[in-house]
Amino acid sequence: MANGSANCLFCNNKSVCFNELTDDELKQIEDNKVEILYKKDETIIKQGSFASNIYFIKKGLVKIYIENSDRNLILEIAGKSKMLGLTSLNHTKHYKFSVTALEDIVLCQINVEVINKIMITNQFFNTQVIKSLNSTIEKILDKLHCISHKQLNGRLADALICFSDEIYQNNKFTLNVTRKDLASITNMATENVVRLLKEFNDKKIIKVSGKNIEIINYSALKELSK
Amino acid sequence: MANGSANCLFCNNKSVCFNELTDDELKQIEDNKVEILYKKDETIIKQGSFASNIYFIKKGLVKIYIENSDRNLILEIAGKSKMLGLTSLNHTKHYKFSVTALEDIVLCQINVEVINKIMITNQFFNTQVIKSLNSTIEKILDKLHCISHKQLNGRLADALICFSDEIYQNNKFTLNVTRKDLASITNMATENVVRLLKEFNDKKIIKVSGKNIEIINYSALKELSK
DNA sequence: CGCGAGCTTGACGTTGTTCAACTAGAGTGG
DNA sequence: CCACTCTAGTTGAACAACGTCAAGCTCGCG
Repeated sequence: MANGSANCLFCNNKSVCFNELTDDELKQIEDNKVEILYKKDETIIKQGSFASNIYFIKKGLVKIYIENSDRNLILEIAGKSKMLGLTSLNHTKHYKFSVTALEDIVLCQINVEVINKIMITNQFFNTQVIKSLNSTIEKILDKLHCISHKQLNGRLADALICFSDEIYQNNKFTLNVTRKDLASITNMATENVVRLLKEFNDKKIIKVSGKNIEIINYSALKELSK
Repeated sequence: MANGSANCLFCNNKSVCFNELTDDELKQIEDNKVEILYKKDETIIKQGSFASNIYFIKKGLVKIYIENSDRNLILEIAGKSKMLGLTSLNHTKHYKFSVTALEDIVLCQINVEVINKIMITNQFFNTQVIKSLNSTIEKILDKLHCISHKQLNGRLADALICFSDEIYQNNKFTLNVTRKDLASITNMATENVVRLLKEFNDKKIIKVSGKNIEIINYSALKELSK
């Protein structure tokens, strides 16, 4: 299943970044990439290691997080079409975050030198990279705002809305993350995640059953998020 | 003092971004920029407004912050050589933050179209822009880490170290910001800033006298920052 | 069938915010 | 020049929010 010779030219999983590449540029990528399968819980990027590759997720969910001695902070749960590692372009030599598979993952690993090269030859690609960086900045700013201004229930509401709207795109979903992960996303104690989920459940805002969550009263969640 | 025809070619205040521009490219910038003087407390960028310009600070300190109904969050105190507005390149049409002058400011306002154009023609410039974006990401991540993992005294210690090491580059400085601003930097109540400054003062870690602050025991501050 | 990790619950203590009152200094107008 | 006002800064006490601790539960897996 995983192999390094999958043809980029006919890949229908391409990121919008790659849409306008010439056949020659796609060939360059193909020659400098491998497709890899990761199993659940495997580490894809380790914080602090040399940043020599860019990753493109073809299938599955990952968590992107900052490691810390006491506890981690999950920046984002990302899936299909996400590019990882752009934030190291031309800047730091080391990854500033870790990435772990939340389920079985298929991804393309591309050498950073090729990316740099194509950014020079292809203006559209270059623009897409900058867009991606700016979108990252916007996301982190939102997170910063959320964590610094909102209380526990608002933060958990935000997380649930994100799961429903963006990650699973369904008001009924089965979490790929533990309660502890939810705590790392919302920056609170695991116990508080449990208490609040129960509270939301009792108030008929959501329906919780283990990892299965259904959002019943979306507007109440939006209200909690303030 | 402020005028639009200052010559970019012979400007010795140039950001590293502009260092490798050709004479022709500098001429393009010159034709699409104005130099402006802002007085203390004037708004330079207003959150939500159209993002059609890039700003380059030639002189003076500004605060960059996210506005919020209840209270603001200061992202950075920036000064000479800082580029503002790059985070809107090719992405959002509106500024996601506000910028206000903390003292009298001289800056160059450059039309974003010229910046976009030069990013195509000059690879070095393009690389510098990406570096700048990535450095912004790193800064915000540090802030996120600080606010989410550290307690009040650690956060204030961080802020004081930043003022000493980066902003004023002197262990003795006169603050350009109010106590309330310090609170917006460290995400705490103004009262707590006052209490902690007093506590640090009593413990002979710093010496506070109104806006004048001297760092006496730097390593103790580093320790508090953990 | 038992072990262990993840989950759940309640009690309790700490941390940090809010409120209210007071002070000092800077600017304003008579 | 002196009241007056306004804002920034300061202080203490009460309170709420949140984290920690300890204990028990559940379920999957060997």
